[in-house]
Amino acid sequence: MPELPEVETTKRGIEPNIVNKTIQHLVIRQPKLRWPIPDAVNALVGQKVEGVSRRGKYIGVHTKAGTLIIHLGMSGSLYFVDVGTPPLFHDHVDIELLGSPIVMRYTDPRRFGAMLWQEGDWLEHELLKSLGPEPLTDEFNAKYLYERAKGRKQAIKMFIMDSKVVVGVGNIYANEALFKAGIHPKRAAGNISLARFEKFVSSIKMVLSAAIEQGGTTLKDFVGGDGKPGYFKQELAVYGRAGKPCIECSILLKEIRLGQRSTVYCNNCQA
DNA sequence: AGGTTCGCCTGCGGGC
DNA sequence: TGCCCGCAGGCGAACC
Repeated sequence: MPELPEVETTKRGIEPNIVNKTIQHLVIRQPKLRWPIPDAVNALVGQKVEGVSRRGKYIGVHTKAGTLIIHLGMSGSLYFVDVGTPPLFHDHVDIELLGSPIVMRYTDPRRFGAMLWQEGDWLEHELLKSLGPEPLTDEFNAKYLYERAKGRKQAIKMFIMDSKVVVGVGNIYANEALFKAGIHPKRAAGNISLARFEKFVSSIKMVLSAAIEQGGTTLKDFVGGDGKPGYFKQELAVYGRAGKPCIECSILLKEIRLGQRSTVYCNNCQA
């Protein structure tokens, strides 16, 4: 499932292949994604791509007419194929570029992803306008989290995965960052000291930026590949390791469900 | 308003 | 081998 590093890698991968290119044709084979793809996206045809950006796990493809907003959901990916390559069953959208021998293709088996349209400032889109800060900016810091968490009884893991608090911290990295910071996933968000938030914030920034850095090394295979950066080689200390020994203290890692999501932690190292 | 649960989907792994 | 079942998972919607 694409987490923020995968989305950033995808953004960097498609950018050089579509910026300054004119969209010649749009083929929508399956409009039923998480929401139906709006007819308005057809405004893309004839438009030149002026830039690509990312906000949280949303990718924006900007033109003068408006922005195509893409979310990869859990199983979506963008990749490039030669013009004329027959689509596979889950290849829902093709974006053909004028004078380009390759086509940008959106594939998404589970269709949890989305393709939306926004005119003007794309950040004003309903789904984007109340998102929290980007995790790798200075705006996301311990003081911000501490203030935001005041009085909240919600488990810290759920709190940090709330996109209104901060974007881009998905299940895998929430588990990893909590372990790195030594914070128990069920601890009430409002019951964490500023000092512990300092450690938590730097853990989050560390795991995310390390993953993005590694994602960059897969970019050379982006065109012609399946577009999936895949799981980064970054060693995961807890996620997917329930029942295995903690890498720090060797006691067996526990697994619980928190907000219906798999949560793995060390009962000894995290309090 | 804070907090929890639901549901969209398909692939995959376990059980038989 | 093949079938069935249950589950995973981002995240907005709906509910409490």
